[in-house]
Amino acid sequence: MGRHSCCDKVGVKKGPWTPEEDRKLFSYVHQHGHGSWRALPPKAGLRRCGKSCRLRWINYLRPDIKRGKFSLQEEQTIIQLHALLGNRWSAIASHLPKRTDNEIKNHWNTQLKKRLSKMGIDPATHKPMSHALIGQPKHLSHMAQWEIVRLQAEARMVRCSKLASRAPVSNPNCYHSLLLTAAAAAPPPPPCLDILKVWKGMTWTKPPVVDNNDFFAPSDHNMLMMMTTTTTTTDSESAFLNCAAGNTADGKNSDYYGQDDNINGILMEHDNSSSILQQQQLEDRDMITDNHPIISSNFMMSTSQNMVAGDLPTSVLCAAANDVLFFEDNKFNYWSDILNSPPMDNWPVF
DNA sequence: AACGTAACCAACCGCCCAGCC
DNA sequence: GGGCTGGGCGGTTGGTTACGT
Repeated sequence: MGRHSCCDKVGVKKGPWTPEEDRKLFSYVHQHGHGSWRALPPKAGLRRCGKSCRLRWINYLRPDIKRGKFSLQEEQTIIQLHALLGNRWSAIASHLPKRTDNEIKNHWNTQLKKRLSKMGIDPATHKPMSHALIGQPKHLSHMAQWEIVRLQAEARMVRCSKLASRAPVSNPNCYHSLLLTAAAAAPPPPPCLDILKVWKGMTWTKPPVVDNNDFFAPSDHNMLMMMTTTTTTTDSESAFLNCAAGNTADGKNSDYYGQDDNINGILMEHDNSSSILQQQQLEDRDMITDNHPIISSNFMMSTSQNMVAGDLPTSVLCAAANDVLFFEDNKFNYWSDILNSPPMDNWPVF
């Protein structure tokens, strides 16, 4: 009832964080843990409210944050999970290792939402808008055409990985069949009730409505080459490593920290002994996911399978089941369309 | 080169909820 | 049981950068 924000106090600083503030916060949390966020600022020598400190730590300073461009697999996961969970960014973020809910939310609002809209898909419902352009590719914008082609290729990757996970037989139509075999050889995830599992197991019945002749049609290989050129992430996207190296994809942040050797020093000296096992697991995962897009797709799915079941309320699972019914009935679901698109044999070479 | 616009993203705001007293 | 508090979350804002004219 008219409660004042914790940041309303006189003398509490707002606005962008300075490198010095970052350094103070990082060293304090690193040494003592955050404890009570409200009590932290005076102890750490900061004139910030606890909430601001918490946010800064969670969204920026935390050691296990990955920054830089989102990979195809990450974008796909976001879209899929958003279709099921809506704007529950923290829930979505829990399935994307090293990504914060804020970053995912920003990425959705600035990029993914627009892409879906351009394709005539309502980003809120993930269903075609009434004025959808799907099925009328001649009238689609250039960008929309590219986006559809990109998603189709992406979907083929998923489809290939699904096939590989069912039977460890190389599929000559898929890129990097050896990787698929490797993916299939990986230990299966433990059985669980999972919306993504439901998603994966959906029976797609809708034939493609897209007139392939109207589209650019690069080969899978070339498409993948193009996509990896434009959206691939690297092993060195950890914010801290990048800050130290000054070579992040996010030039702004790199420059920012590059101005403060103290920060870089702290980052490099960061003793991760307390979380070394977890860190190693994350790095091992990156070794796989960043280098092998198809394995990555499988990995993300199986990772999600391991993580989702425990924290989803029944209502969400019910909603997921309803979504399944919708997908089964709806002839114009965009993922269905994409996943069912036949391989194009007239892809131009770039 | 200067200006205007778009895109991006860090940070804030306010609400909600669980836990504590 | 009810009020208070801390923490978490989603929505929004505003500053900065990139791009176009």
